[in-house]
Amino acid sequence: MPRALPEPSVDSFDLTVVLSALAEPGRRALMTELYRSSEPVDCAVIVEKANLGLSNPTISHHYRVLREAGLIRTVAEGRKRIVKVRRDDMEARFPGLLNAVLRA
Amino acid sequence: MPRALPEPSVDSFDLTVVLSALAEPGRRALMTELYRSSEPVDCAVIVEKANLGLSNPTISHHYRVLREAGLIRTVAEGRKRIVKVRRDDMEARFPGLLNAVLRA
DNA sequence: GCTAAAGTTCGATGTACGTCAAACGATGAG
DNA sequence: CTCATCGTTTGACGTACATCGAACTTTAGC
Repeated sequence: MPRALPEPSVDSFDLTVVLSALAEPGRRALMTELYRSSEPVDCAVIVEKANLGLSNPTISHHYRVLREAGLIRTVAEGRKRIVKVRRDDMEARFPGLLNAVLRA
Repeated sequence: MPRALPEPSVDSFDLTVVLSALAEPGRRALMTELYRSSEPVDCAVIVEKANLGLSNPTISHHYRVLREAGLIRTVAEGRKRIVKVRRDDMEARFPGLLNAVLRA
């Protein structure tokens, strides 16, 4: 049974938190990969593609930071985590930001 | 005799450095004020407008970080510092970024 | 039920960073 | 030449954060 992990509402998005999350190279690499597919993806696949040399705890930490910033939505399905970028929400609150940061 | 303080070339702009600089609320407040006038401005005026409750060393530190990130150009004129946003350079390297972050 | 697999949480560690007081230039005014 | 002014640099301090190993949680497969 899929359950969505807690995430902030669009109203409570904080630019400082968002920029801090995106400032970290590893997290930005994850976001860049995620940004390519607007469909939900297995987070492990993204980790594979991003090819960072980081441990599992660190990856988990980064995903949490991204989620708590409102940048991604994470759904737990079985043992896996399905992630996707909250494009519309981010666009509603900070128009053009994701595009500017993650290229396009 | 006005002398420009050292600053990075457009080629060497680093997105991590830029985002880290913009992530800090105080620095972003300075940038937001600076962004309103495309003309060079006395940095003390900006500090006044931004109305942060920070000491002079801290303000000086923040201006340095912004300058070394390539976000602003600082020119020393006498005892004063004249600052302006490097709009075109930033736009050339990270199109839409400043607008997205600093509103418009 | 076991056991392996996928992530998370906890604890510890080292580093980066925002902040200020004090001391230090550098410059304009008298 | 002083002296006050504007800003920077230095040193110190506390906090935040990226990172990992180890232990834990949850789930799929048998």
